[in-house]
Amino acid sequence: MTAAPYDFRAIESEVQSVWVKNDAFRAEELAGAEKYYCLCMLPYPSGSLHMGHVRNYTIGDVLSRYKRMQGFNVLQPMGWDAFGLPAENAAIKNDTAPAKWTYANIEEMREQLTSLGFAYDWSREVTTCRPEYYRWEQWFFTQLFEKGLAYRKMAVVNWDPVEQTVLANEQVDADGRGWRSGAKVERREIPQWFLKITDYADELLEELDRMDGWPDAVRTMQRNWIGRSEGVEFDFQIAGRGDQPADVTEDGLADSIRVYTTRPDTVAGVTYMAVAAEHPIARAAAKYSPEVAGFIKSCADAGTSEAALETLEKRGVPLGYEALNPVTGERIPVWCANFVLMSYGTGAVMAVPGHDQRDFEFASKFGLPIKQVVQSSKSPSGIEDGAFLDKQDTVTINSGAFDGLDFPTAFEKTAEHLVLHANGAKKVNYRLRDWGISRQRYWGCPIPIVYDEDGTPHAVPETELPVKLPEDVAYSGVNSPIKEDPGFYETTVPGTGKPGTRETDTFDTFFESSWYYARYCSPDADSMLDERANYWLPVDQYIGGIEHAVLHLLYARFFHKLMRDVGLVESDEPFTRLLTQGMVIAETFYRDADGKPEYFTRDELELERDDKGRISGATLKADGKPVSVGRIEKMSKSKSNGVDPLAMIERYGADTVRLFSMSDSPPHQSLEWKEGGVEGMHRFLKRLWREIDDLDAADGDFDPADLSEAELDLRRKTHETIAKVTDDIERRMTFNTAIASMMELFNELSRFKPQGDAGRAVAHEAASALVRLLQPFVPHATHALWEKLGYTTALLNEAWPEVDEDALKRDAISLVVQVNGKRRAEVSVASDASKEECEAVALANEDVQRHVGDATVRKVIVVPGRLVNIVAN
RNA sequence: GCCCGGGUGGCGGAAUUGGUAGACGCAGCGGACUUAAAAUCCGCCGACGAAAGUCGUACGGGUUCAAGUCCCGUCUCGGGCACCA
Repeated sequence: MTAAPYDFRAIESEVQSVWVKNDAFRAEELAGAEKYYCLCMLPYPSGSLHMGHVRNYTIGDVLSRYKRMQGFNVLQPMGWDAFGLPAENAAIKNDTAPAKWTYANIEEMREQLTSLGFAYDWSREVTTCRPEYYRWEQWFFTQLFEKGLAYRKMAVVNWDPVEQTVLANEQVDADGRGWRSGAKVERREIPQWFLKITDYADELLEELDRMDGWPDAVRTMQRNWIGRSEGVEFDFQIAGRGDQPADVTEDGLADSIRVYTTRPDTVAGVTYMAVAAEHPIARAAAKYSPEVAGFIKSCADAGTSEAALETLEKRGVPLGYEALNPVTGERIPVWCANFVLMSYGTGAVMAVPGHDQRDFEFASKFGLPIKQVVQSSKSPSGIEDGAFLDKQDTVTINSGAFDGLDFPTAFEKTAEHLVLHANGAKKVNYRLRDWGISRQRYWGCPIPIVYDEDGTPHAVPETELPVKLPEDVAYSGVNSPIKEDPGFYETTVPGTGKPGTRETDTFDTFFESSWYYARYCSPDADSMLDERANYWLPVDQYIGGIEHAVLHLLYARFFHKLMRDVGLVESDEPFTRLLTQGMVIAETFYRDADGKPEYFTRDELELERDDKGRISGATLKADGKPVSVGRIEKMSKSKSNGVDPLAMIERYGADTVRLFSMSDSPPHQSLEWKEGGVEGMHRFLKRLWREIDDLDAADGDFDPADLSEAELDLRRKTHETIAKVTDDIERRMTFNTAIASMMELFNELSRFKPQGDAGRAVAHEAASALVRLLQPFVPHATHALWEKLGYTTALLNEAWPEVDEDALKRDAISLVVQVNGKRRAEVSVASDASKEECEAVALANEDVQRHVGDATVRKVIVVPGRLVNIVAN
């Protein structure tokens, strides 16, 4: 008998056409059925699917198909995060309009997703660059504007002085130079739109405690990002410039500098102050001092990213002003420093070099005094080697009236003093800043605002929405085409008919991705959302990259609360469970070319391996000369280490690609793409195909009491596997271990030689369970195998297999026996043996006796079902 | 710089609540089949040791009858840091 070979191409295309014919994945709002909304982060349509997408979407598809077999009414939609910078870059490079490029990419990528067999309801597809989609976020923005939750203020951007344009952080290289011009970027302030996410800071923070379906790491990151702190805001009086009294009127200044601190207990240790370059007092000082003026100017040459600012060499200059320490009354110098930012807090900080490491380093560098005011109450020590940061078991010193106090008392007493004598107030602060949503780019959703002649903003009324982004554009340079198009920006002020100017900035693309999950519920609604949103929401399972742990996932949570507060949704949170998957990585190969690495793809190389099979070297096929073996890194075009999913599907089939992407690592860890591993999974599917074809199995009844030892063993393995795979998918989401245990069952099934009707029935039970367990991972091949097993139903609608508890029972179990914690023997005991019986059997074992020898048994620990540890000396 | 995560055989990883370290797969080695190769099948596979056994989860300490798992410190790799998405 020759089995039909595993022809994955024919199988996959046939099974996919059955799904299309039956419209198998359309989701409807069914009363009575429990809903399950499974969502993967939507892709940016870059042109082709990469392995990161394959991994992400396979996870979602496995969960969707699993839940469907569990009887849930499943929604799994897909769409396109279609606005963004890459389309503009491609447009400038290739001289095509971003819209055309984007729509072509979407067509291509939709086809690629289909070829992987993902169970999407394409009737709900959302494309964020379509006016049908973005008109609703424009409408929503106008609602926020009316409520005062959207407002305009000055904010810092990267300015390229050569290109005369704003740059994204990504477009600024490590040296602070613009990527196209190579010119040093400058910080510049322009007016921009913001959403008041800080109004929701407390709710966003508190809710995190209850979100137990989210990974702890993500919740911790969000907590730290929001950064709630309790402290005191108060004033330092300006004493004057050097010996001179403050001439407040001449300098046009307030007579004080306001600061915020979480450590009022250390105010006595404040030995200087530092203000931002943009602070009014710094500007005033610049009038007297060319040095200060020069310093302020130099502070503008820096990027705007936090990493860039924090790693900057700490520089500063004294302003000549002095301030009065409100606790000690001492005169302390006021400096201007490049690490203080006007946009954070009050734009000024009090410096406590004794108890803050950054202040300590700055003071050491510039010879400023360092004063200790807190010390350990257990082992007091000095601060010669660095700041003393502890707050527990401490006592205040050198603090006059506030000496001898622990942290909470010192905090309270000093705070009281500051409230009374320094215009102080206790204050809760957040690290979280309001969300800046303006982008000076073309390929985004236009902000629906018109400015009148005074520059006052007016929201575009609902009847005039959407404000359409012109799609047929040409670039004259790098600047946004709508900023140079009077046909776009010349308009009239709503309601007045007077001439007005349209806003030419567009929304941050996180704006679109903050509510798309809700639009999938009612994609054709003639309003932002309709009642269907409350049927499906919240999303039961959200899946995407860990890189979105803070920004996207926080903005989406914020947006959901905004939508709730205008009555669009009822739930408080958008995503009940979250799975953050790791990156897909691969080896890199490079040569040094003028100090910069030049990367090569694997196909261009001949690899050498050592006797253990490790890659020991590589040569370029083209010239036969060696190439360096680099690190294993995230797949990317720039490192030439990407593996094309389509090529893999062509060679091995979608089922193999899906199976490998789930088998080799747990989903939250990075996955190394290895062709050998892919071949292993392909081999497994071929064996499975052949084995089930050859299997001497038949559906039928058997009496468990009459089964042989081998038959009982296979049944136990079958049901243990059902239990394990179910738990691995449902609770642990460790798909790699689920696959490993299915392979174990398969190995046992292929060793099993059925004898008689009962044997054939037990084999059939195992095969039937295995095919159903595999369906979420390998939906095409299992669809066909299900028919081979004699069923006429569609596998994807079958019920998930259930565990037969009776099949799991066993008579005897083995116990490991340790002597003083070292494994010495293994003994067999009845599965219901008591602790005493286990102990007796263990002590009677001769290997155990030999190791105990003459020693006295002090203690015996019995861990039921696992081991016995005998402590003897 | 700050926040978060990781580090286990030749490799990816398993060990779920502190209880047998190395499941499953890859690579490698040996064998069967074959004119031969591929494919397939069977076996071996952490280190040292003749064996008994000893050692072994990045490194240094600690807690415990028992530590890959918990605690303290260090090194190192990765993710994020607000205009990449």
